[in-house]
Amino acid sequence: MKKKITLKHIAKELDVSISTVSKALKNSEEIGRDTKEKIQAIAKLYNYRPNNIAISLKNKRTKNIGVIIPDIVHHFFTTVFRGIEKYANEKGYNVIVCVSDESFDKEVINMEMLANGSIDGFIMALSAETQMKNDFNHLKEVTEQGIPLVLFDRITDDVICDKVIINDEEAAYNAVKKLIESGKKRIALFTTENYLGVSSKRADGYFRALKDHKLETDENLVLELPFQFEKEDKSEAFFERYSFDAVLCVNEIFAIRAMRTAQRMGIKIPQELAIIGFTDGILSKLSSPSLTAVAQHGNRMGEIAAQMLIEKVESDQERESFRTEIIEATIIERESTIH
Amino acid sequence: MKKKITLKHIAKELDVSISTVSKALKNSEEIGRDTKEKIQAIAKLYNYRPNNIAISLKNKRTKNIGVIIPDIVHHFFTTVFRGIEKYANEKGYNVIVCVSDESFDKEVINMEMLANGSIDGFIMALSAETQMKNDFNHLKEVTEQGIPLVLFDRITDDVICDKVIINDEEAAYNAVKKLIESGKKRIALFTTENYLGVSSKRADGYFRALKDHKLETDENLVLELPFQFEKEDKSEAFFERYSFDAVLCVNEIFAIRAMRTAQRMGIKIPQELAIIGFTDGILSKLSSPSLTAVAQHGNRMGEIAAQMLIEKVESDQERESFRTEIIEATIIERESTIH
DNA sequence: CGCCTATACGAAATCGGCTTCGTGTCAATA
DNA sequence: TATTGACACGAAGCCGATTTCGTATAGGCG
Repeated sequence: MKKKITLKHIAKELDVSISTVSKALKNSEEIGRDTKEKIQAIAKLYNYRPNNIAISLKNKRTKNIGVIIPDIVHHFFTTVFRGIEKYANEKGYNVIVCVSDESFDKEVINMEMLANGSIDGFIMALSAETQMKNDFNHLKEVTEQGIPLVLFDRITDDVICDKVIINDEEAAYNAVKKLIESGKKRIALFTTENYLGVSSKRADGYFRALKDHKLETDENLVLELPFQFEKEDKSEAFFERYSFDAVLCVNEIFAIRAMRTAQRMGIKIPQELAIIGFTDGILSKLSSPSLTAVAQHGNRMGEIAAQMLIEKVESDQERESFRTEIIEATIIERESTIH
Repeated sequence: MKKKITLKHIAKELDVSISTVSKALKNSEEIGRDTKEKIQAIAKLYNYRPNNIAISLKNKRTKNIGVIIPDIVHHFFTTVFRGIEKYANEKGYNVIVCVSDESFDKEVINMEMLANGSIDGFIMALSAETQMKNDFNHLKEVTEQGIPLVLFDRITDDVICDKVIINDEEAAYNAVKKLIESGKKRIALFTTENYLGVSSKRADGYFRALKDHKLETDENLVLELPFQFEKEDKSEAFFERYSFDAVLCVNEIFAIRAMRTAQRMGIKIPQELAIIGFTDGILSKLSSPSLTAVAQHGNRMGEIAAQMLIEKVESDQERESFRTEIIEATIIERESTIH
């Protein structure tokens, strides 16, 4: 086993000092021509690479970014991560991922693990539990320590930092508008239990669109579904009890489940029921019929988040200015709506 | 902005030496009762945490694991990652993820970025390009440096290290057997272009099952599909040209695409065409009809990989013993097959 | 021949924490 | 009273690389 070699090894081998080796490898003018060449040759021979950890300690810069997300299996978060990783890598940064699993405690633990020097900054989306508890002290502590933080998608106004979101309210509005313009009159909303910021914004857009188009809003047409997969009893009963000709779903899974339930009950899509879901993932593309979806452009979101973070990390000036970048969601029309 | 405080700060504040502070915080017997209490109080007050980087440098242990996967958007890799992250986190390790994007060069660059002290060991699945080129020098260099490496799923015999795989050949065999037992006679195989180790093993199982059950093997019934999404011309033509009553797909996407094409052509599933796909992901669960799938148990795979790696990382003994763990794939029966 | 300066390199501090080895003080004991 | 030892703490080296500052040697010049 080849041991990892250090400046010290090279120095000893050539009987020069460590500083000379260090300078020679940086091609410093200070070092004589042939000494430099000898040192560089040996370094190459041994395939010398400086130790990242030592450099991190010296520079107080790790070139690592910490990403904390509620879930990695969800397509949206995956695409955001992809965007982050791509941009970060181009800039020479590595990405450390922690999954909070929608748990407040895990989120806190993960942040603490990383906040002690392991990373230069955080990119994160809040866990559901954190949003419920409304407790953001772990975030505040981190920002107070001067560690840059970028929140995306699941954000909060209580923490002052850079943010990236989509225009949820408007996107929902436009989706509903599109349904109305295609002739639909009774439009349902399938949403999560309401602590998630994004869901409530989407609901706002939904209601505003109905009002603007003089359609009555019926609280009965709003179905709150649990996070986890379950028997689809609840939604089946909902289909039986209420009549509606279109549905907006706050995520892809809900949309697919709505579609399956409708199909099982012999409802024709999109003629009898049009469906639009948030998140334009593989499910939407590959279901049959394929799903019209609100694309959140996770990749771009991730790239922008990474860009904002790295900008902050690399600027030594401490002017505290924060911005919120809003990404325009776009509707991808497919077979589940009439157009 | 609160500056990050160090042992030095505490030492100066209490007018003791750094070593005293260090020992006091570790509750060393060496330090007097009240000195200890004073130091611990101040440390708590300032919320002191030791700097991970400094500890890493000292211990030559980062408590970071490097994970390199070809793609994060694919469900299988996501679940493996989930398993790794979970186990690693429990053991106090962080996970640095790099995506090779199926590219040899990126894989090499990523490894080099991480191999200089940033991580204690690697877990990875080879990129398609690496498997094609059959060039594993970057892996060998890493293992020669004594950095533990665990390969999963996409492995190679050319590198000596720990490995985790599923019984691909057998799983394919069993899937085909199940199709045959349900009365199917002409079974097609949708596979990737053949450099990927796993695909060829699955093909082996497919052929062996046909032979064992005295069904003729028809090379025409094997369709090689490209990685990327494309117009589905190729498979549509395939459906028109050849007749078959079942298909085994080496991944989920191929299975869903096969199903969509069949549906568009009015073929009834599973009566006229039964489908089994590898990877039991969301697509399989939520398609309609739902897909019978070979579950690869990515989560367990990830957990086991992480366990093997951490075991190696933490054992100081250098007895070089490597093992290959085989995970039993299981078939999850759903609506796309008859049972 | 003596002085000055440029050249080429080395010593040492630093990053933050850990750890080994001293050492000064005080009390107990011979 | 002198010796021993326990106790409580400090000095310093180390991990690996960078960087500032200092200095020996050489040559050039008056």
